[in-house]
Order: sequence, then C-alpha cells, then structure tokens
Amino acid sequence: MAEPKSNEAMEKVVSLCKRRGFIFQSSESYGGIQGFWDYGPLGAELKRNVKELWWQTMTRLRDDVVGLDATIIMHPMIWKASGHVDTFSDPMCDCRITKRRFRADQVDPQSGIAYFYTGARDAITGKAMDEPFSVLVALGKPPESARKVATQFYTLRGLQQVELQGERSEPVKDSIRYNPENGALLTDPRPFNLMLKTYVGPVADEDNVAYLRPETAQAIFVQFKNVLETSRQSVPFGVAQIGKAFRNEVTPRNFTFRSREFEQMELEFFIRPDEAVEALYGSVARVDEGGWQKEPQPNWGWEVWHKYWVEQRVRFYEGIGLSRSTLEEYWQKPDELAHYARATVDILYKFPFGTQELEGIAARGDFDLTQHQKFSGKSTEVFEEDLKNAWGKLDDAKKQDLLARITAARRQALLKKGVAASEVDLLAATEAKTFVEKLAKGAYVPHVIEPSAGADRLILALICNAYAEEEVTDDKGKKETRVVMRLHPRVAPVKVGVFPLLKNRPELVSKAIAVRDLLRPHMNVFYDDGGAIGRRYRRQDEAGTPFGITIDFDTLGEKPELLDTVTLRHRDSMLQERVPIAQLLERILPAIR
RNA sequence: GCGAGCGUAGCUCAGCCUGGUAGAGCGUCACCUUGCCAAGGUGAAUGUCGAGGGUUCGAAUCCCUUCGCUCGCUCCA
Repeated sequence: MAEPKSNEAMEKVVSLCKRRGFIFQSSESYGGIQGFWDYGPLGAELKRNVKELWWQTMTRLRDDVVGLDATIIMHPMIWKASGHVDTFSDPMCDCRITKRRFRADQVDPQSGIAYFYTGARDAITGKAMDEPFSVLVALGKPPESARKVATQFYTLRGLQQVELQGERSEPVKDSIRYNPENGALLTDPRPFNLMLKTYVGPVADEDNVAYLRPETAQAIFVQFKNVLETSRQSVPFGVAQIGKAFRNEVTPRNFTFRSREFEQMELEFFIRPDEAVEALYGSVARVDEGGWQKEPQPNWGWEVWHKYWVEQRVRFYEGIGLSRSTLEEYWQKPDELAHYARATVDILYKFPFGTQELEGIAARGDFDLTQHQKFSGKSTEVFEEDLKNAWGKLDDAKKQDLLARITAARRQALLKKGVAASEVDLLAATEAKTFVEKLAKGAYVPHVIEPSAGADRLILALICNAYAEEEVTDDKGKKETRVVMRLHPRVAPVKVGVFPLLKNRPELVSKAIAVRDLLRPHMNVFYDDGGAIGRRYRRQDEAGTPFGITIDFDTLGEKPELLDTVTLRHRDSMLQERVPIAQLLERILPAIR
C-alpha cells in the first residue's frame, strides 16, 4: 500500500486549506493540540454538504434505511460487549537500549540466566548511578555478554567508563520481560488506552468511568430493537448515523487523516441469515448472477448484499467527484479479517501521502447483536411470521440438509476461534440445533453489513482530488499559474460568486445585489466587488466556486438586446456565456443538486 | 511514548554559525483606478521571532525545558 511520498503536493494543499479557510489547527493560538482540527468557513460548508449528501443518499432517497442520532457517551458495558475495552488497551513496553517498542503480551518468552546489577560507577569521573538493570543471556553464554549489554545501558545514560556494581545471577524460564534481540530488560508495561476516558457525575472515581465512543456503530446495535419497533421497518433494513467519534491515537498523522476527534458516517444494514433466506425463497442469490448492480431482491444473502453496498458506496463517491480511477477496492484476505468479520472491503483513495482507507464495508455476521444480547441479557432477535410458516412447509430432507450445513459452518467458526478439537463437534451440534429451533419459530438474530466512512477523510480526499495548478497564458502572452479547486459543484462550499463589473458604479452594484438576493435562498452565494474582475474570478477558483456571475453595462441595457442578461463564467473551463437573469436558477440548480 | 529534523507577518522564506531590541515577496484592508480572467497608483495593518526559563549590559540568534509540525519506530479494534 505504500507509495512514494509527495510532501510537496500535500504541503500545497495544507497551505491552501489555511489560506482560504478550509481547515485550521485546533487551539492554534495556544500552541495547538495534536490530532484535533477545526473547519473554517469554507471547510464548514464543504463538510456540511458532504454529510447532507450522504444522509440524503443513504436514508431519504431509500425506503429501507432510517436515521439515528445517539449520544457520544454511553453505558461503559457497551464497550465491554463490543470488545473495545479489551482490544483498545494494549500494554506496551520498550527496550531500554534500542527503544524498540513491544506489545507486552506479544514478546517471545525467553529462558536462560538473568544477570542483575544494582547500578554502575564511572571510573573516570567517579559518578555513581544506582539505577538497577538486568540482562538475560541464553544458557551457556559467558557472563561477559551480559556485562557488555549492561555497559551499553549505563553508557547511554551518560557514564564514560562503566564499572558495573552488585552483579548477581539466577536462572529464568519463559520470561517476557526481556528483549529477545539483545536480552535487555524491558520497561514496565504501560497501558495504551485508545479510548478517551471521562467520568460521569461529580465524583471522578473508577465507578464513574465512561468512554467517548470510538465508533458510532455500537449505538445502532444497542438501539436496534427500539428502531425496529418504532420505524415500521422490517429486516432487511438499515440504520444510518453521522456523528463524532474519538480515538486516542498513538500517532495522529497526515493532516486531518488520522485525528483523535473525527466524524463517522455509518450504516448498519440488517439482513436475514442466509438460512432464513433459503427457507423463505428456496435458494440464495449468488454474486455471479450480477443482481448486486441492480435493485435489492428478497432472496439476497449476505454476499450479494455486501457486494451491493460496495457498489452503492463507490457510486456515491463518483457522484461527488471521486471517480473510480482515483479509488481502489481492497478485499481483505481471509487471514486479515477481524474475528467478527466474514468479509471486509476497504475503499481507498490515492492520497499524496499514500493510498489510504476512506471507508470499510464489513460483513459482520451476527457478532454485534449477539454480543449485546449476551451482555445486556435483552433479546436482539427478530420474529417473522412468514419465516415460521415457510420453515413448517420445508420437507425433512431440506431441514436435514440445512442443519448439516449450519453445523459444518459453526464447526469451522469455532475452530477458528480456538475451540479444542475434542469439544468442537458437540458444541457445533448444540449451537446449530438451537439456531435451527429458533428459525423454525421464525426467530433469528439479524446479520449486518456495515459501510463505515470517515467524513473528515472524505473531506481531505475531496480537497486533495480537487487541487489543481494549471498554466494560463494571458492576452499579452504572459504565463502564470492558476490554482483551482475542481470540487464537484454538489460539494463546493460556495456555489456561485456574484460580481458587479465595477464597484464605483452604483447601478452595477445594486443590480448585482439584486441578483445575489435572487439566488441566495437557493444556494450559498458569495458577493465580491473588490479589485479587478479577473482577480475576483481567481479568488473564487481557489475556493472551488463552480460559477461566477458578472453584472455589466449590457445587463443594464447599454445594448438593449442584452438587457437583464449576465456573464456566467465556468470555473473549470473558464468559458463565459451570456445568460438571462431569469434563467440563472434553471441553469445552476441542476448542477449543484 | 522513543529517535532525528524543523518552528520568524495570513502564506513562502531571509536573518541565527560570527548576540546589539526584525526584513523581503506574495497576500490582506481602505481609497483611487479598473469595461471580463490575479501583477496600476496612494496609503495602512500585521509578528511579545511557537511558549517558558537560563547565560549576558543586551537573545530571533547561545543553553535548558515544554508545546506543535514532519519523517522513522510503535499503534491503527
């Protein structure tokens, strides 16, 4: 995935973002704060447009998705159930000599003889150091090798000629406290908690710990039943949410790409397990039949739904100016998949600093809803009368066949999870039986397809993608560079700039203001009367404004046939055309919607 | 969190080595000019030289600490 870095391109983008007011560093006047960013006037408009287009596409233009807007702080147990409490706090330790970092639980256990030192003394200056240290060497190695490493350690701490103090040794077995590469003692494990912690209520003690959500998805799972019961939806259907999430990233990097506070646009789309689909419709649609390119069908299983959502998401990106050629689809290999995922596709954008993930579309099975059912004790199952009836009508051979296939699938999943081979058959059989009995009653825990996009990453991709410099030659043959943000008109922060040709002619100014007021209820308009007209065009080019309108003397009727017409200037081509004021809305609106 | 480099006007940067209380270009603002693609005229604003401390008669300049940025390591469910 690594590509040659192009810092120059990125620096230009960052510079433009600040210069024109797209993105500022958070708390800049206080020295900034790492991993936090603010959107300026243009950035705020851009982000709002992107989020609204996502919301429009994902919920309002569909009849099978509804919205949710949940709190950032939720019951802490949710993060236990989701697995974040465990997977988000990796204790780490460092080699005291090479500074290499290890996951404390992933150090290769070492055995041998440990040599301990109480400290060291500098033979030249007489300076003493009482910091203890120890080195582990393999059995049979001479003590000199331990002394060499220990000397290195104290030298690094400023001693010139090291005299080791208080050496003693003892055998050690399977210790994970030493660096396997050089035997040096590692620092004590320190927790790296990637969730931002806070306290709910006035007392800041451990009973009141809560976390800022590291993803918006869990709220959807937790509210799944409420949404189902109140929205008049039934599976398959989805719940969409846009909101802030927080991760205490070790290393925020690449401008806004990896921030500690960021915004997600997530959909959890709930579907029937394939076995339920098969019971209802006799068979499950296959991906190679190509149906995923068209409208959803009742006989889709998870694979087709997954493929469908990948396609939908790519089409969304195309619709806001990220063509397929700027994107990459990365289908994770089976061994890269998280334990809960059946398949994950990353949609990547070719950023100047490398090709990086914009969105992940995961087929998560029933993992999340099952976890919350387990931890909360509340059912996350749905019931379908039709399923119960359909199951009742299956012949015995079909039922046996389904049971066998479910058992085999459960067996594989359990093996992958690390269940002992001796127990796996019984466990798989029991689980499959329970599952089938539920299906027979028309009940199941829905499976889920999760398209999860980063709003801020998308903004950054749109900005990088839009940035262009081009050589322009003027009438006098002079060459110059035009910086233009080729933002898709649908996301552009300002849709149209309105300019009186000259500002010292009140007739032009008042006409221009009238045009501005005509357009303003329908779109974001920027009025500018400062400086030469060309300068104002170029200023809007840098802001990504797709249209410019200039009011001149012909607008006022100098040439009677041009009365009430204006110049409409197009950002990308710089072409101009004469358009009647009365036709402006019908010319511009289709482009920005 | 570790290592290396960097931090001077809105932006790009000079000055730092060889201490003597800050500059250029672009941009911004106002007025004039401007009859359709940034470069005309006049005038103006802007930095406690990232922050704090130390050395010194005197620090943007030397030293220490800290914060931020970039790169590498680590991490990325």
